[in-house]
Amino acid sequence: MHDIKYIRENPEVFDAALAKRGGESTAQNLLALDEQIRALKTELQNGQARRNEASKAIGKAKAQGDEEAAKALMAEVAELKSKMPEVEEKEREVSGRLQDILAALPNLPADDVPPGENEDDNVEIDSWGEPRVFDFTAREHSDIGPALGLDFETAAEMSGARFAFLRGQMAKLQRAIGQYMLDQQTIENGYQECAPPLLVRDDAVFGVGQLPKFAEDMFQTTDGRWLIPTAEVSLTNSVREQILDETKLPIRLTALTPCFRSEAGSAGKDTKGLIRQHQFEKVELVTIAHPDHSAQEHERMTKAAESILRALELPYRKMLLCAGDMGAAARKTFDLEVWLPGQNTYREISSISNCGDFQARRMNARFRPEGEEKGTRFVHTLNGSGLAVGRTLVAVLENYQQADGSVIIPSVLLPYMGGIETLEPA
RNA sequence: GGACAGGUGGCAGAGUGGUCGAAUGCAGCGGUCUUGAAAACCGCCGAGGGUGCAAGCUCUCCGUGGGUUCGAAUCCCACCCUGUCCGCCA
Repeated sequence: MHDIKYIRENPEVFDAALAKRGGESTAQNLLALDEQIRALKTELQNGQARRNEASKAIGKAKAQGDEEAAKALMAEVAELKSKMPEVEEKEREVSGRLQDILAALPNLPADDVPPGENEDDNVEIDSWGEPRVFDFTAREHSDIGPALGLDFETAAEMSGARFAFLRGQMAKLQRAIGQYMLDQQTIENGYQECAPPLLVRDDAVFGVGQLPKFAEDMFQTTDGRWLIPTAEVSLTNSVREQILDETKLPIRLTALTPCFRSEAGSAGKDTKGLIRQHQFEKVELVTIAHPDHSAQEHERMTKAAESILRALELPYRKMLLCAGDMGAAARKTFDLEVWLPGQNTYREISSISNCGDFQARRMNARFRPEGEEKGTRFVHTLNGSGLAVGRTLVAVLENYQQADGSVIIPSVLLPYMGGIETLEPA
């Protein structure tokens, strides 16, 4: 959500920033509405001021027993009130229009975000690890998996496409990955473990910017709630409508939850394997930050996500997303892409975004600055995957596969595997 | 799902038709006192908006949305939420 005051003062900057993401120039439209609203407000408020004044006078006149003066004033108020509803209605209508437009606009990209339209314009800024050299042809996880307990047919029978049924050692490995990540993020990286709701209301989804524009990517329950597409929704909304003490910042939260996505628009993409599922697990990181420190929190959170890949010894590269490839709420995003030898390519496994005050405005999440500064300020919100569990499972299967179809368990996961050191094909 | 009780400022908690944006307490901020701190005392202290160079003036907000009234935190209706008890249930 954008600040109309900011647009009023920086219309060119606003348009230029939106243009970077492919948006059309719109500041003049918004400001025309804004001007109209303010004129209507002033008119309305003058009427209200006079009404209030007269009502007080009526009270006084009645107290003094001056019925005639009271009657005259009441007639004036009645006259005034016959005109006010029209102005009021008009003001509400135009304000609503402006709000709807503002609510649908994406965040402005940060200055250091490269221009560009799609993923081809993303910039690699770092990479880690050497892709392993295989002395056999590396297979995709969807080829290796079935013999190890990754069962797509059974899931399809009961749920349709884009679901998986994990059995035995495969299910255990997924759990091990999730547990390990959660332990890392809580014990090593200082995030507080949370177990949030998976079903949320409209307001919560609007708060992170997923509504009103992206309803078709989510599942909705019969009573109108939404299944979270990511724990970002639940964790970020934990501070909605609050005025926090500055000393509480930053608030670092993490949760291991299932995520549900309908992804109506992605038909035909990644139909094979675990890469794109309607249901998957993810360890999410969220930070509620002081505006002055969100950029450094962004770096810190990215490192927290990277620490998992390094511990698992999975090669990856770090991408700075171009303006056109970012999510609507983000002002700057890093993607971590893990090396998948079976597919011979890097695939996104984590996306870490600084949303600035974009979500905070929508949620009305503020803090009270220390000292003499008056009023409140909006917090900054950040979120990132730390990491997506399903895709990590894919990466482990493909990177640790052996010629005989078995998969070696990365050493950091061994404590979670109950003695299993390799997944053996059935 | 049923019955009852509630939703008021950062928190606690008064307020049942008119000087109420709202007592009081806590927290916070400024000051007096003190070598310093504590205590005590004094003062300030809700959010958002309009207008104005500014001082200021003014509007809206007491869960949300409607309604009654010259005037609503206070009365009426609907909805949402919380608590307690009952029922059901992992």
